Amino acid sequence: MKKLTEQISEKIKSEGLKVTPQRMAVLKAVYELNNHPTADNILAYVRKENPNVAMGTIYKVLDTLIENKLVKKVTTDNGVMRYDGIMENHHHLYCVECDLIEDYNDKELDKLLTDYFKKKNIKGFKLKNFVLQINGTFNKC
Amino acid sequence: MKKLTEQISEKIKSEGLKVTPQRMAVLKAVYELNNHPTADNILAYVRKENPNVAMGTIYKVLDTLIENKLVKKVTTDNGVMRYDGIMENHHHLYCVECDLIEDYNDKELDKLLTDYFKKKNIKGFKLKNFVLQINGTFNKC
DNA sequence: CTCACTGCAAAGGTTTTGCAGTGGG
DNA sequence: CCCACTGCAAAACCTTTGCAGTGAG
Repeated sequence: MKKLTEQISEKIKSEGLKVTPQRMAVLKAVYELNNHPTADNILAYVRKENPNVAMGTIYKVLDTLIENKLVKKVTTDNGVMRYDGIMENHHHLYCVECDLIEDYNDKELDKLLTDYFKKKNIKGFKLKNFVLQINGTFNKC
Repeated sequence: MKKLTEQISEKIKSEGLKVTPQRMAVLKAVYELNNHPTADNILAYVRKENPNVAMGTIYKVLDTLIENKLVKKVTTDNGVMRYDGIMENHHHLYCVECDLIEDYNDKELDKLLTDYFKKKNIKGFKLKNFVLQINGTFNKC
């Protein structure tokens, strides 16, 4: 079992990107803060080990990671962007009360939707992927 | 068949809101610009007939309309908020290329998902509603 | 007269950009 | 030595807020 940092550097390298401490740190932050952090959350996390990283750098690094499909953007109703390191298609539970986003995975649901779109062709539209936004409240709220 | 302006003023009144020219104009804009306009789009549209409306007013009016369930927010990947005047639950086709959002309605899909959630209880979570974000490209892009 | 609503301008927060500096290859 | 990457600061952008003014009831 490889260490996380090693896995991370391999992922970055595998996209043909230069492995830098900032990229390592940002991707590590996205993985470890695994609750769909904001850019600000990531900055704070990264600075714990690397105090002189700039906000601009976080955004630039996130952009390159997104371009290279190592990270995804997640939008929320309040307009603040959040980031997700899980690239497999999955759905999200949004808490209306506390802004928490939790992953939701269910094979049955995926099959249901995939089958639906397989037989249903949306005219004039080429489907790429879909995400179900499931809104509600967590009991703990 | 009633005129649109009349319908609009009735909707506003039915929520117990004072009917003002700005509210009329904003709600009319959302309905007529029916492609999920941004606040800016709405401002431009409203100003064609009502040149001295301020951006701040647009946002304030939108907020009250949202609170009173006459309008919904729609988020996009680029972080700019868009607004939707169709309150019935429905899904959205997002164009990755051109930022166009189109409504997508399908009874079968709704039934599929409603049935799914009826039998599947997500533990620790109280479901309110769900929206399917369907990403892809329109052929015209 | 009162109170909610508006217009304006300023502030706030998030994200982007420009540029000089730097460090690895 | 070069070039991509970084840090910093300023700018751009969208949205919210404060306040004085206004107008309908």
